[in-house]
Amino acid sequence: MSALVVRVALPVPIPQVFDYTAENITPGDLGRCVRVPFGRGEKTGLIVALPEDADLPVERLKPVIAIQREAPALPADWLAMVEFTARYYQHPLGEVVAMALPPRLRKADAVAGTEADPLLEATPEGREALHEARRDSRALAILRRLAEQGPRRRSLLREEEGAPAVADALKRGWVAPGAAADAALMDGAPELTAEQQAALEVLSEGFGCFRPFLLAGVTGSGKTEVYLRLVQQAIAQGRQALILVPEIALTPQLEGRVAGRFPSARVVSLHSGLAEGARSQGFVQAMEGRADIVLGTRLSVFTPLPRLGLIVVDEEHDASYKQHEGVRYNARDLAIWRARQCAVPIVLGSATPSLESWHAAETGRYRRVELASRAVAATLPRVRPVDIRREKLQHGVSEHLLRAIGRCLERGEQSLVFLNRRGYAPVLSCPSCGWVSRCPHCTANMVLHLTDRRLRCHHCSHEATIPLACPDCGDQDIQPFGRGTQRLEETLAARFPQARVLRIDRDAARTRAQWEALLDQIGRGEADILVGTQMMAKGHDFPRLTFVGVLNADSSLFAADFRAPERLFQQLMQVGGRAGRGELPGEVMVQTQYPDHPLYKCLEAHDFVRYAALQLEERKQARFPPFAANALLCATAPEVAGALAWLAEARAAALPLAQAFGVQVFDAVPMRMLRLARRERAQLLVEAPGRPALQGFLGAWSRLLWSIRPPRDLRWHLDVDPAEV
DNA sequence: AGCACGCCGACT
DNA sequence: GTCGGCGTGCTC
Repeated sequence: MSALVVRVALPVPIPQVFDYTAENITPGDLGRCVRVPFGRGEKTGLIVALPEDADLPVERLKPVIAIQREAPALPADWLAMVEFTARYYQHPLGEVVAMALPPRLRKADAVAGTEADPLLEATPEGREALHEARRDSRALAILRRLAEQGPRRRSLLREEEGAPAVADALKRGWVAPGAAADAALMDGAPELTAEQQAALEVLSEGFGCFRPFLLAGVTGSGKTEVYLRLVQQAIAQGRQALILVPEIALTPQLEGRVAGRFPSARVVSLHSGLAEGARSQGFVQAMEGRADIVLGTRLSVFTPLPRLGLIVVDEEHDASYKQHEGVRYNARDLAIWRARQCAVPIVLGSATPSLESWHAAETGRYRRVELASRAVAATLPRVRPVDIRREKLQHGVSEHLLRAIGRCLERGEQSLVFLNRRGYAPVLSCPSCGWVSRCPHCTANMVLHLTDRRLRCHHCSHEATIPLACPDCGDQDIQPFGRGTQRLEETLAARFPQARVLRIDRDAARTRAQWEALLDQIGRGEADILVGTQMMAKGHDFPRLTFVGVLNADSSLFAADFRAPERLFQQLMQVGGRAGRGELPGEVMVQTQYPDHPLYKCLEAHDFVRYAALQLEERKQARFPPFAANALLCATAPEVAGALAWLAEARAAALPLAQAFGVQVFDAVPMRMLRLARRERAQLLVEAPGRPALQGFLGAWSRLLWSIRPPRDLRWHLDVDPAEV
């Protein structure tokens, strides 16, 4: 019996791992959770290495308290992935592990609570009952479904028929767990179009090796159908498929579609709305190879998958793949790393790919596969800018747009007016003294919300009552300025009193249930005019929606962030894609002061390729990504001076390194939105010719950064490949 | 991040 | 005389 060394990653914000001694260690303990003494107390960490020698003299090591051997150990490839993430994003390993691992998994009860999802089939008694029953019941409906559609997973059946009915059928002995079935079995798959078929053939050549594909398919071209066929092929080979989707309520729709399509497959769905227990359970099922498909938002890129055979990243351009706090990882980029690590194909799908991915396809690093025609409707919507310099606006809406909505109403079809700004008005202001409703904690205005009669800061959630008179001069004539979705809703309701106007924004769809209820309402045709924010832009099909109007698009056109136009173009393409997805043709109008701007010209022509080329040329000239790699060092303090002073020190430490790695370290500057939640912020940009140079530099620099003693009240972090600069 | 130790102001 | 302020330093 010998004492050995284990290296443990602990959830502490220090870029270090800690060595302990332990008895009877086997190689199988690598990747296990472990309870250790730490400082005065105890902590739970993960064994990330079994080194020959400790960094410290062995006599200074403490022994571990207990190793969690009940739960399965995290596999080596998973450890390699979190280690890569920690290194690439310059974040302490223990914190990356703590983020990637469901909290329950660290305790023993998680594994015990793991429940299987049996494949249910009708028993002989059940089949008999189906023939002899006199009165219909929910349990009989289950039997009919099983008779018609074959065995299915309990979770799917619960979804379709309700959990009580399933429990009833099980209790009566009418259904029972059946023999193993082919998980790749597909139910209700539509015929593929010739184009989809061709795409599928190209993509399936990738199986068994690392092959990145960019599936560029216009909205409505049926990308999802292609993913599902690929997933089927992966499952048929006995492999697992990982499908990443953006962080939106898109999941329930796709979740239902996937589960319904593969009634025998074990589908695990992971998203932020999930309870801790369910998340742990899904994680363990995937890790033990008992799940065939994992479908989830960015965090699920960290799901261990021993039989991984395929990764799909849907809407790969979507900004929600990038985490904006804590470990600032990009799940799309990590997915690519993982695909290479596991030697599996990865399909990045989008109608409007990110310029990074598009460039990778242009230069041959990714293989591009196109779906150019719509699978459902024959034509793309007609898009045109409405020149608001030449038009009288009524409460911000042009007569052109209003008439189009009117025509839509007459035809009994739905229209959507898109305005990316919630609330009634973005600011309340006093015309006589110039007072504006500023947030006391942020460099931002408090937004007027009339529905609940509050002023609210959209950045820090600070709330206040609406003053009756100007707090500065007492003038009672304070006015809302500008327009948000609530005011637009009011305007449209006044103009079209006969129409049912429905607002869909984060205020109206606060919970998942509210959001789904709204979607149902729209689907049932219980709304004529929809008023929505960017929530509405994303992948939902409304067959009766034929007109989309866009307000206030210009604000992103000349924004300081170089990615703003890219996002605007993507958003407008997406929102335009909402129009006319059924049998009915669609129309899109964009209100603008710059109808001749190339962005709108490309949009009119549905020409993503030309827009991408224009943008990439601009990025090349300006040395922006993908022609450079960036990182931001951000600091916050009660006063901006403190943040700037620390950043200046950090910059001084960087300069000798910068030269060696060929990177440029710019001066520290206060952030555009200086104050956020009572703290002032500043940042410093690092620009490198490429990722290797950036990584080399950051590795050396961050060691120095940790050694600069920051003042007590200062916090800093590095953001590698930031979404906004 | 916690949680100690460590030296200087207003209190039972 | 001590309770407690948060500055500095460490955690295998």
